[in-house]
Parts: sequence; C-alpha cells; structure tokens
Amino acid sequence: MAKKFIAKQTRTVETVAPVPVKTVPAPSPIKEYKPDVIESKWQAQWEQDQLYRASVDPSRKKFYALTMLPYPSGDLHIGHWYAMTPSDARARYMRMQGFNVMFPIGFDAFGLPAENAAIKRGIHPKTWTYANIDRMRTQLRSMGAMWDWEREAVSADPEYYKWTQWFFSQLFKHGLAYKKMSPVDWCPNCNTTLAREQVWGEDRHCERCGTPVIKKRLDQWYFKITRYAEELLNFGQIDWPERVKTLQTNWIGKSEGANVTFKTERGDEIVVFTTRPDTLWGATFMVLAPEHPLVDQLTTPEQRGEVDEYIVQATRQTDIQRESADKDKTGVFIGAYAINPVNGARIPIWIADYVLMTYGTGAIMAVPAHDKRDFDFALKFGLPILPVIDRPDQLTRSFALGGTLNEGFANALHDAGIPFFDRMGSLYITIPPEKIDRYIELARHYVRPDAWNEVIGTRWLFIYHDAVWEWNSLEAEQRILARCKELEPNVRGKRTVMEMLWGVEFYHDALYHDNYGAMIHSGEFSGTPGDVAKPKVIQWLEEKGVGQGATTYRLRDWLISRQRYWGTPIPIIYCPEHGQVPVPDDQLPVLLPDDVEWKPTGESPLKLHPTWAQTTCPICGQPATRDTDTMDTFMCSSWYQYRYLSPKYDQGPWDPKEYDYWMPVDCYTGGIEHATMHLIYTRFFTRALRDIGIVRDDEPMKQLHNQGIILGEDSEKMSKSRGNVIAPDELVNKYGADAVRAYLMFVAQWSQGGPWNSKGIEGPVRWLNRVWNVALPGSGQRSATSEQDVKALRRATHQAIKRVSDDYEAFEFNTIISALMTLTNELYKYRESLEGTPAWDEAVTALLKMMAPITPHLAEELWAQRGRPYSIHQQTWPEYEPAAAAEDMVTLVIQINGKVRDRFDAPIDISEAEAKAKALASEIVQRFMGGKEPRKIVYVPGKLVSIVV
RNA sequence: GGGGACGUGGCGGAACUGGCAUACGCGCACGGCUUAGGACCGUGUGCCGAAAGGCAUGAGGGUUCAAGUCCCUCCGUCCCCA
Repeated sequence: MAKKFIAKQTRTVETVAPVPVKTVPAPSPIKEYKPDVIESKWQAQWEQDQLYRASVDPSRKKFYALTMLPYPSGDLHIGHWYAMTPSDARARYMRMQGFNVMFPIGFDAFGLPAENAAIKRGIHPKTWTYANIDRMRTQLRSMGAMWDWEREAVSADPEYYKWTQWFFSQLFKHGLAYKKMSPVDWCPNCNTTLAREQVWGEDRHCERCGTPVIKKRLDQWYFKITRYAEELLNFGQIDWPERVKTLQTNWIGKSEGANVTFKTERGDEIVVFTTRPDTLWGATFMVLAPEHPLVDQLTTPEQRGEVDEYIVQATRQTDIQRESADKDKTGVFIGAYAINPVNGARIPIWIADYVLMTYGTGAIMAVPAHDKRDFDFALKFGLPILPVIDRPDQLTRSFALGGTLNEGFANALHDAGIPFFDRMGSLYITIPPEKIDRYIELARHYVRPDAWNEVIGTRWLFIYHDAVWEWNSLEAEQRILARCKELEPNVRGKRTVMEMLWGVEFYHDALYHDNYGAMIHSGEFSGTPGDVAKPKVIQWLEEKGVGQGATTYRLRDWLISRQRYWGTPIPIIYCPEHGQVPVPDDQLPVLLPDDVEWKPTGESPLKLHPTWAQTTCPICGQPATRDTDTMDTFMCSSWYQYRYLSPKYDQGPWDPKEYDYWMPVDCYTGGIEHATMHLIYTRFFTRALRDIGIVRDDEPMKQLHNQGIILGEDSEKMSKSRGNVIAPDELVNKYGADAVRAYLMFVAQWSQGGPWNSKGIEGPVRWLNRVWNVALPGSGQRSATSEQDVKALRRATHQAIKRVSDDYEAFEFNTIISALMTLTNELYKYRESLEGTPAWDEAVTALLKMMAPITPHLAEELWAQRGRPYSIHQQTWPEYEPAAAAEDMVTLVIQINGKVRDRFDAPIDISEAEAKAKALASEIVQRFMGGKEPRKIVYVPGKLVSIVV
C-alpha cells in the first residue's frame, strides 16, 4: 500500500530542490578517507548554506517527515541514532525524489526525570534541562541529519507551553476536559499520579522508578478520550503497521453485549454488563464488588460481621492482585438474593474481590459454567454450576466406575464401536456424537439398580436403571444430587452436581468451556444456534424491558493532572463564586515560577509557593487561586508536530500558511513502545481539535514506521547496570558518523532491531573505504573496453538502482546497504577494464547518489572530488532504465521429481518447447530418469524445468 | 489464560506473488602484496562424504511437480493484555 502510494506521487514530480546553489571552491585532493575531517567540514558548509531549510513552496509537492522528538535526558543514546539516522536517510531519499521535504527536530523538555535529577543534584530543573538540550543539540548535529533547525521547538519554552495551555482551555470550553475526584495510581517515590499505561508489571510498579504504586483519592483533570473510542478504532485513513493497530484496538478494548437489570428480593435494581447475554439462563449467583454502594443495604445482620471484615481486606489489594485469574478465589455471601430476570430463579448475592468497581457497573451475573473465574469461585464455594451452552466440539464422555455396570458392558460398547479404555476395572469412555443415543440405550440396560452412569460434555444425562434424568435446571440439580447421595455414600459431602463430577479427572476437559455454541437448558431459547444467540437474546431482553444492547470500552478517560513542578501549569482559576474559570487567552501563558522548592513532599511544589497560586477571578475580580497541578507531558507531545510548522509564531499555535502547506505528517517514525500512549493521545488530540474547528484532518500522521530496539552485544537490553551500553560519541570519533549510520542500517531489519556487534561495524567501515578508493578520480581513461563488460556494469548499476529504490520505499535499509555493497564489488571487478569510461562514470555517480542519504558526508566529499557541482543532496535520484537492467541470459534449473539435478544457460526468451527439449537432452537428466518416460513437465519461464517421472 | 511477533550456517542476517535456500557482511582458511600486518587485494567457506551422492530453514505431519514461504499439531523465545 505504502509503496504504491509513494511511487505514484514520485512519478508526478519532476523538479528538484531549488535551494540557491553557491559555488564551493574546488577541494584540494584528499588521498585518505578521514571521516573526522570531511564530516565537520561539510556540516559547517551545509549549515552556512541553509541547505536543509524547508520553506513553503506551493509550486512543489511537499513531504513532512517526522521522527519522534527526544527527551533531553543528558546524552544521546545509540537508540536515538538507531531511530533517527534511518529516518533521516528516508527523508533525504524523498528529497532526491523531488519532494520539498520538511524534517524537523525538537525536545520533549518537561517531565519527571528533570525534576528527580534536580532533586538529587540540587540543580534547578530548568538549568538541568536546558544544559542537556545544549549538549544534545551538538550530539544530534554530529549525525549529519537534514534537520531544519530553524523549526526547532522545545516544549518547556513559555512560547510553546502557552499554546499547550491554550489547547487545555479549548478542550475545557468544549466539554472535553473535566475534573473529578477519583482513586488514582500514585507513585510514592515520584510523588505523583500515574496514567494507567505508566504503571507496569504484575506488581504494578512505576514506569520511571520501579516503586510499587498505591491508590490515592484525588481531585483531578481528565480529557474525554473515551468519547472518541469508537472513532479511534477506525484506522481507515492511515497506513500504520498492523501491529500498532492491533495494540491500539486491544487497548481500547471494545466489548459488545448487554446491560441486564436484575432485581433483589427487596426490589433494588442491579444492572450488570455482560458480553454473553446468551448465557443468562446459567446465571446461578451474582457477585458485587466489595465497594458496591448496595452492599451495605443488602447485607443481612447475620452476615454483617463477615462482610465488613472482607471489605476491609479486599480494598487493601491492588486491582491486579484482585483480578488475577489463577489467584485463589475469595468472597462472602451477603445474605441477600436476586431474581434472575429470564427465568425467575432466586440466586444468592455474594461479594468478591475479583469484581472491580471501576470496571463495568461493579456487579456481575456469575455464569460459572462458561466463565473461568466464576467457575473457580462456584466450585470453591459450592454454588451450583449449570451448563447452558452446548460444546461446539461435541466432546462427550462417560466414566463407568468398576461395579456400577453389569458384566458385558465393555463388550457391548466394543460391538457398538464406542471407544473406551479400561483401567483397573473402570471404563473411560469418549462417546462419538452420533453414538450418544446408542450409548444411552446400552448404559440403561447395563446399569445396576444401586448405581448410575452419566453422560457429560453434551446432553448432560444421569442414567439410572429405571430412568434417564436430564441435568437441565436448578431443580434437576437438586433431584439428581439427592438420588446420587442416596445411592452412594462417597458423594454425600458434595454440594453440587458439578462438584461431584469434578471429582473425576477424566471429565475435566469436558465440564467447562467458554465458547459460543447452541443454547441449551434455556427455556424457549434452547436450541438457538451460537451465531445468532447473542442478538436474539438482546432483542428479547429489550422487548421484555429487562435489558438492552450495550457496548463498553476498556479505554478510560485520560488523566492529565500531575502533582509536580516541571510541567505545563494547568490554566484554571478557582473562584469561590464562579468555580472553575479558564485563564483568559490574553493572559497566557501562566508562567512557571522559577523560585520554588521542588522537594518531594507529596504535594505539588506550586502549592507550596507562597504567592504563585494567589490571583483574582477573571470574571469578578475577587481573590481566587490557581490550579497548582501541571499537565502530563504526553499533552505536550500530542501536538508538537503542529508547533514545528512555525515555532516562533505568536498569533496562534501555528501559522495557517504553514499548516495549509505541510500538514498532515506524511511519514512518522519512532518506537513501538508508544503504541498505546503517545500514538493514541495524538490521534485523539487531532480529532478533538477537528471537532473544535481548529484543524481539518482526522488523523495527524498518515504513515507510521516503527524501528526495533538495538540491543547490547550480549543480546540484552542496553542498560548501565548490565554495562552493555554503546556510546555513539565514541563510535563517531573512531569510525565517523557515516560509518555508524551505515552500520545501524545494515545490522538488521530496521523494524526488527537486533544486537550491536562491535566487530560487525568493520564491514561497513571497509565498504566506505572501498567506495572511497574506487570513486576517487582515477588515473584516467582505459582504452581496452569490451562491450560485454560495459553491458555487465550497466546491468549491475541499473539493477542496483531498482533494488535500492524499492527498498527505500519499503524502509528495508539493510538490503539497501547490501545492494550498494554488491554494486561496489562490481566496480572493483570492472575497474581494470572500465575506469574512466561513461559506463564507469554512470555507475559511480549512481552509487554516490544512492549513498548520499546514508553517508551524506562521504558522498558529498567524493562528489566534490569528482568535480561535480555542489551539492549532491540537491541532485535527482538516478533514473532506472529497465532495458539496461535486463538480463539476456538466464540459468534454468532442471528438477526431476522436485530435486535439482542439472542446470543450463539459455537466452531469456527461450521458448517453452526449446527449454523442455534442452532439459530432456541433458546427460545427467537422462541418467536420473533411468529410461523412464516423463509423466509431466512443468516449465516456469526464467526459472526452471520440472520433470516428473 | 487471551492476543501478537518471531525461530534460517560458527555469528548478524537475505530470499518479491510457492520456483537454484544461505544474498550482503562478520568470522575462519588459503594465496598475493608488504620490513611488518589485526591494513589492503584475491580465492574459498551450510553439514556429512574420497567421490557419486545424501542431508539441511525449531520438531512432527499435510497440500503441491515444487514449501523457509501455504495448512494442521507441538516445542521454544520475546512483546502486549489479563
């Protein structure tokens, strides 16, 4: 898709970047490749000439290439290089394809680490951050990327966060920002709230510092991202990796089902959400979250003590501990009963910690036969379990305990073709679905009067010598249980039929399932096929007025309040009379004060400032206070792609002229780890701005490409504690930026990532030296040139152009490098005969142009050395000539019975008949055929002849 | 437990819609050049086998003239969600 889209665009573009060209003095010849010399030289030259300045030019086709902005942590990491240099190469390629390319950079400068580092070292977060930015600018420049530094944006600059605040006000005024008191995840070490996705691992620790998070109730600001849940599931307008789309889809977590109203015996309504309304007839009890508001009223006096005690211990646990599927189930009966609205069954109400108040309605109907957690719970507490959905796999079993069936049963089964095995006199029978009726006949005939036999999995029958009872209702459950207990003292301790059956391990596979299937034991709905059961039941519920179809999402509203200093202040004033009042636009930005104590007190440092929060109400002028929280930094990065358009513009968040030309982002690159955070937030943000009327697009970034992670040499994630961190600065000093860029693109598929190998970089280093040696102007024209060699070199050149162009389109950087290495090897092969000829010149020119995006300095230097006009980065991409690339001979493989036995060279246009004849004529083929006649001959043009004998 | 990605030489990794498995590079071996080589140039390099040939893409099965690629079962690694 992406490939096609881009290819189509490029074809329509003819012009080349018309940046004013200056004549650069012819360089003095350099004999040796010295990256440090040429890299600094060209970086200075490019900067002086503003070679990468991107300006609005409606006469040209634009391309907005964006790489995720870095957090200024102090030092550039090899991961930054891995993310950014291939992005840069791709942007440079698009430029050579004739696009007017904008490739901006900036810094995500607010955030916790600045503040934590500041606390530790006693440096002001602002000082720390801006010093880091300075350092990182220098490091970033060493990459030789085509960033337009005039467009740099820093999210901690007041000129930037003024607009972050303005957006907050816009969202607030349009009902998309609201404040509510709620329990939130709180990191006691960072002393701040965390968004759900900033809480990691089973122990629920803080993403930043690893401290286990706790729950705290705070009054906080939220953005209504849930209003966009449905829209965010639609990826129709964007070309993003399937992986990211899947992650986002799962994160949004849409469930479709029904809200069903149960009534307690007293008459209180309890609404439950279920994705499986087709299992309603199997709801044998209800479970409320311990925090559910009705618990207190419904609890009977006898149960009160136990219930209160349980509530206390449940609320101490984290949600994950509570929801964990393999955790031992706990819960307490509260003494009350509800009525199942579909069948009038009286079912007990329990509380259990596996039901969370924050999910759904805080109450569930428990269908233990078809929900694992309900099943475990019911089994543990002896609550009835009644299957109401037939098994789609029809697995049906019976266990015939030794002595319960008369002699001859085994033989009868055998004669009936019903498979079983016998162990210590007991029979373990798996009944084929079509033989169930036959089985019932036999079992009835052979079962002893003092015993019984069951059919389980499907049908659910209890077979006695005088009757066959179906286990199809709670009444049947009671009857069966009573009779079995009478017959067999061993089962007298069992509380339910399921508990009795569960005692037979052979049954375990067949007793529980959670698939869709035909409804059974469900009154008039019995027999309804699985694929229509859900909508039919929902329709019926709606007609009866006891429920309605409903959709819920896992996505929660975006909590943006942070009780920290180093962030964008929330521009809200609290007036005793007018409540929440947004700071008027003309008073923005609300500046962060410099003179604060940024000690970790658990309160926002802004709250402790003696005067900062004191202000007046913009409406009435009475004394009022400011909100002392700051915003989640994902807010800053949700709109930075817009600020790059015009970072100095002060009449609005961006200059409309720039917006009209450049937006949306054509290609966005960065790590997959942002799939469920930044990448959802920025999509939400753009849609919200669209509804407010500020932007015209639905989506901010049309195309997305994710790089993988570059690992340490030990194939582990790089970390200081492991001591496997690769420092890019050292590598640049040793090998030059071009070599580091080339190696990073070569080492693995970009989207995949892989381990660093300090030996492996030698390959690209050698390659660059070889290019240097072969591309420097040589000793002159060769005389003896063969037509064949010319043709071969031109073929290699144009095949490389094809390959490399295709791979640039597809972000396959590793194979770009290998194709360029191959072309270099060809140059060495033909150097003797062709150096200095037009074919040679064509090959070297194409090679340098194709290398320009990867190794911009080396390509520029060699370009100049060869006396070509500055700059190679303003040249057009080499043109692919299919005729020159075409092979005229092919090697055809001869297969006999699928094995390669021989091969022969043939002209590319050899006829089928000729090819087959030639294949059959081969001596080796004759030998392998051993005189037999071919049964079939398959000919694949240009590939092979396959003979079947 | 659910969802997703992946598994190819000694190593990193190639292989478009099924059509010569192992491109390119690292490493290794040999040769050349050199006072020297951990530089450079060249040749070779999946495994077994003297050869003919046989065997190889995590394991097993299937479809096909033909499977790394498609289908099924299993094993292992990683990621996301529980």
